[in-house]
Amino acid sequence: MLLVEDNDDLAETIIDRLRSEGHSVDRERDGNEANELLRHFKFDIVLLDVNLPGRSGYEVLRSLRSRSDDTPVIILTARSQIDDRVIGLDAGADDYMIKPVDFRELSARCRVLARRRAGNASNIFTAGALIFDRAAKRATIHARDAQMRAREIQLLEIMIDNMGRMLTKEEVADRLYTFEEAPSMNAVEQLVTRLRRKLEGTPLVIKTARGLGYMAYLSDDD
Amino acid sequence: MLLVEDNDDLAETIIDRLRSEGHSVDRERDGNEANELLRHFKFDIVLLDVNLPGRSGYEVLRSLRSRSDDTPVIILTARSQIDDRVIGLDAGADDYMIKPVDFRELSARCRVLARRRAGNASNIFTAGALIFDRAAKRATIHARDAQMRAREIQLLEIMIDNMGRMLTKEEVADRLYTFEEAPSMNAVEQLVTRLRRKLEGTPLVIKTARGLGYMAYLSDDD
DNA sequence: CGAACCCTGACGTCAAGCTGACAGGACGCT
DNA sequence: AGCGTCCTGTCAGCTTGACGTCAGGGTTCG
Repeated sequence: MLLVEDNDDLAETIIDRLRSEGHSVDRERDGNEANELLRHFKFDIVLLDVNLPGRSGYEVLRSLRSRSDDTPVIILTARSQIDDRVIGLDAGADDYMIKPVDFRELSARCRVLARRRAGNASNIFTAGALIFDRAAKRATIHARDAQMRAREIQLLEIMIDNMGRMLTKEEVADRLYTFEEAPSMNAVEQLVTRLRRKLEGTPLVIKTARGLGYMAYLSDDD
Repeated sequence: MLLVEDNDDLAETIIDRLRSEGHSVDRERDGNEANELLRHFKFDIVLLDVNLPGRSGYEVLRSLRSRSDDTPVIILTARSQIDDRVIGLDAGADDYMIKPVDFRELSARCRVLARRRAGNASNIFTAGALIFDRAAKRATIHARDAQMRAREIQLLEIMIDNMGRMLTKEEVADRLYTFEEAPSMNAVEQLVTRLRRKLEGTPLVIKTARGLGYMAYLSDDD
């Protein structure tokens, strides 16, 4: 998630809260920076304050939508600017919240958006004999359940989401584990080994590049 | 990059992390030492803790800027010292991060800074058949993966960032290796050879000027 | 023509990564 | 609670490939 908010106290509180719910939250203060970040990184949800240094939340939002980026955006607006919500929704916001923020409401809305998004995005990934159903968290090979473990499913999803891109072991670990868990890098290697074994007979391959990381791609031969 | 941080645990974690992402990181514990180092050596990015033995990160930063050195600096500050942030930004920091540090955030910000510094709007470099994706650490030639090794990627990035500019072998080595590593200059030559081979059929050429160094440029003929 | 400089094929080294074995702990089922 | 099962992280030993070193030859100067 990305939080764009220039008030530090509020930002910290929200971040603490969301992190404690298991979200991974990035934060930006400045409208221009946020815009830049959004041009180069993908987030699941964006929480966007309206009043920002640099450029306003609306401008950031418009710019985002003009790139036909459909990342869910929740506008945060002060009570005094309540009419702005219309503008916000016009500009393509998915939801809005009035400050001071009720956290339970916030996390509820995040959940709704996350679910809606999960419903919209094509949930099924297919590659040769492999079928991966994100929603059901289930992988099928040659129409038989691949019997993947929770961690293997997680890794598979990560690799599919980043096909053709290099992921360092650390990036993978970040997505698999919380900060407190932080197991050894060997755990990732072990996991890759196990997943690879289950992916045999499938065009999906996880390649390792020494010193760089892992990359998933589709092999030509089948 | 230079990391100035007195907490050994945190420092090690950050260094491991950044190195594994292909950065070359030096580390300093003491404010005065750091200041000395910064007066004599140039870094691409400086990560600067505020609380330091010797002199504070704030003073180091002030001193740096007073020499009109515009090296990007990211301030690392503890949550309890959040007021330092304002001071730090006033003194010319380019960004700040609150400990404990989120690594994805850190590397994202480093990338943003590096990009801004290079005056490069995009993370993607294109030249004829060559496509280089900085974030993915991946080079593609004629739509096929160029199979570059970690070091080759590093060198390629360095040469692209400094296209049209002469780099001595020493400058290249400084960016590739830490002080402790410091291999022979021959390693650089060898690396250049290997990269050149992989860049064949590409307009990007690394020219050597005897006694001066290397320079990357785009050849006219295709 | 000599000397400094650079290129590059061959090679060895060493760390990164792989994997079989094991163990702790979570979870479910009485 | 007590017990068994299975998941998954750790460890250790091994394999492999990336990359630095070496040495011999080429190139460009004065």
